[in-house]
Amino acid sequence: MQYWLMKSEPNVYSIDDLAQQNSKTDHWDGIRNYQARNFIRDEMRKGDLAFFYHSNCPQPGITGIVKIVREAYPDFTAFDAKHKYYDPKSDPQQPRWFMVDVKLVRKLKRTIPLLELKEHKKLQDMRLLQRGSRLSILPVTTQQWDYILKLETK
DNA sequence: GCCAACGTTGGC
DNA sequence: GCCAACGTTGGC
Repeated sequence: MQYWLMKSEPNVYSIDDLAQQNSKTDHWDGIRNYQARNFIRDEMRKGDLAFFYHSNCPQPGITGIVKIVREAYPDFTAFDAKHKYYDPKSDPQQPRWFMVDVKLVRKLKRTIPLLELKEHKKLQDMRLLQRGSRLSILPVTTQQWDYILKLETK
């Protein structure tokens, strides 16, 4: 069992978009970075939990919790020439990109802002807070996970 | 909109 | 395999 953080731009796909899906479940498409792909393909397992993070928006931060309900399978948006995530180099016979399915567990009672996370010394080693960290899929340690959840009701 | 920090591409 | 040029991410 591993914890993760998954970034999404709310103007593209927000936590409320996920909440409106059937069974609050959807596929997580559009990962086009090898490190992030390797995480979801090789390490993410069914039952893992992840923070849903809003990026590139007025208040970046952690907004909810999702559960991995289907392990990695080929990202079909890469095969669709009309799709914005189309990648001609990904072949259905040998897919380059993968996706998982996530289910919304719950929204947090409040969004925990990036700015607030930065204030906590206990969190200074988080991958998210490292300088220049642009990965859209990041591992979170158990200690960090528990610590952040305690901030929710502070 | 700016721009720093990355990642990727492709010529050589 | 190097590395300059280019594209992207994402906070601010």
